[in-house]
Amino acid sequence: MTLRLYNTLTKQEEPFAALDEANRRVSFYSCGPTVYDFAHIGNFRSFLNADVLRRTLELLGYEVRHVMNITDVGHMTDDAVADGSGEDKMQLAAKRLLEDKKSGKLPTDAKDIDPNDPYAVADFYTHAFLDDARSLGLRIAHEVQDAPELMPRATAYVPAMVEMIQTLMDKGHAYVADDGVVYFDVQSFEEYGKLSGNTPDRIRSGEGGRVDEATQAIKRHPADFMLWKPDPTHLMRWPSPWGEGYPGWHIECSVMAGSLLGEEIDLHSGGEDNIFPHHECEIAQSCCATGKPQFARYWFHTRFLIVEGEKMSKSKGNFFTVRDLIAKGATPAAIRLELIKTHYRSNANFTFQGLQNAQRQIERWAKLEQWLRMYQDRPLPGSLTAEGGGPLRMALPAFQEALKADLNVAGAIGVLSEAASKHAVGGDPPQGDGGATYGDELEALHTMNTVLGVLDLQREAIRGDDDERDLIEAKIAQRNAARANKDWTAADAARDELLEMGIAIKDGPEGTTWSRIVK
RNA sequence: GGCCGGGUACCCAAGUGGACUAAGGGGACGGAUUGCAAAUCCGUUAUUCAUGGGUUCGAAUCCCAUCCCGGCCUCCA
Repeated sequence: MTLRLYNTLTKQEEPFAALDEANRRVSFYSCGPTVYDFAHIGNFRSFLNADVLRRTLELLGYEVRHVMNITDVGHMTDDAVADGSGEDKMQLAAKRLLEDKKSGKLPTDAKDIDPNDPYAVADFYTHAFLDDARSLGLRIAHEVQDAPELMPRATAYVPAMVEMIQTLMDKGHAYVADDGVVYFDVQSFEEYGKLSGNTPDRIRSGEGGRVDEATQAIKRHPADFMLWKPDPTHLMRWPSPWGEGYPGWHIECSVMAGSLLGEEIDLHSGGEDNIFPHHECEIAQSCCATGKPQFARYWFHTRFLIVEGEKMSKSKGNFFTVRDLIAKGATPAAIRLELIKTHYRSNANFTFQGLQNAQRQIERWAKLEQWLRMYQDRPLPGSLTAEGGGPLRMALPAFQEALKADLNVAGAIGVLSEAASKHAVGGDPPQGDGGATYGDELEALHTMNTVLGVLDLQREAIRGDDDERDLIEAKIAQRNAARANKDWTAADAARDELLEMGIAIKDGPEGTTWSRIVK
């Protein structure tokens, strides 16, 4: 069976076949982050799902060329009004950075950036994003170190955007309106609305006072969207035949996907909010510019993340970035698992309980991994093997089948857990004389991990600074001294104090170890 | 108003016509272990799948209706 994926374009699950199926090569474009703030866990759920898809394709033997853009163009905070009002987002970010700088909230590595330089601001958040992405195991973020073209910055493609806009003008799909802005003419593209269901007719009928009337009067159709905005006052601006200004919000992806992956690509991913208008507009621009009937063949959209049952919002205090969670003691591996374990087409509920569950799950797998490695040369007993393989080895096909069924990660995790539970981890394992070894089991575990991607991530919470570490060690020593004297009251008091600090301890055969708990 | 996705145990979450008297994880409970804990190991924990109809030999799975939740239609992953 081949991979089956839900395609937003057709609104149904379809068997996946690459354009270049003969060479098993896949082109994949993911809408990446806007870099005027730290990305939050909702953003990362979308990026991580794209990563899981990519890893699944690789497990199935595809070679994936994955491109993820970095949106570093300022744009406006108010998109509804295309007349240029609203604040430049990069300007806003600069302001915020400046304030954070004053209040000392900024990380030390950001102390000397110039908030008035939009490129520096974008650069700062780009690096922050890449750090987070790498800590969460996004393959693309590692790959980009040797192949920078895989994560293109929008600002580097402005001339190509101008070129595409010119092509659209030449072909009669775009026009310059009375306000000097270049708009895409949605009525010139029959398929407009196919992805989102928002056809020009429906958009017109649903207009109802939501759009600025002055702008609407200028456009041929309310759904016509901006391609180029002449604006000599904009922070980031470039020359163009329509005056100095900046590009529209959708054109960058059409251009970068086209230049780096080709006019027709296999996969395109993003968050569900990208479906309209962003991806709808991309399709229109790309198809009209290239003249090809298709742009991306499969559209993959991740639904929104909610936090503790509520919509994520800054006012509710449930708005988290990766660094927020790490500061609270969460590990990157746990964050990754918590964000990928719910099916991408369901709203996922991020909870701290879930984060802890994920943490424990990973610890158990890590323990299994260590134990299998320790006995890797030992043959498995017949009681554990079927058709020559151990439980994990035999679970591999079911693991793959789960992923092939529209990326059923939770199902795949279930398969892994069930197989893992067949091993009595920790003790001296039973041994047989069969051909399969514990090392083969280890290999199977690693194969599954190529998709889950958690065993190779940081599994321990940040240890804190030296002072804190010394204090923790001192408390533990204090407690162990009390225990030696059978002074249980004092021992328990020390343990409670540590707990208060967010430190949990475990007494093992090799002494006492500690770890940070997520609060 | 239009268009999507969803409602499965205390929580998270698979399963989408027969092997379901419904995976897996967490929690809770009982046991082993421990000074007591934590961690670990063993066991128990949904005759039931939002509700009401229908189709079928057979439904959590298909159809209809109702209720509820989330998203998009406006910047957002």
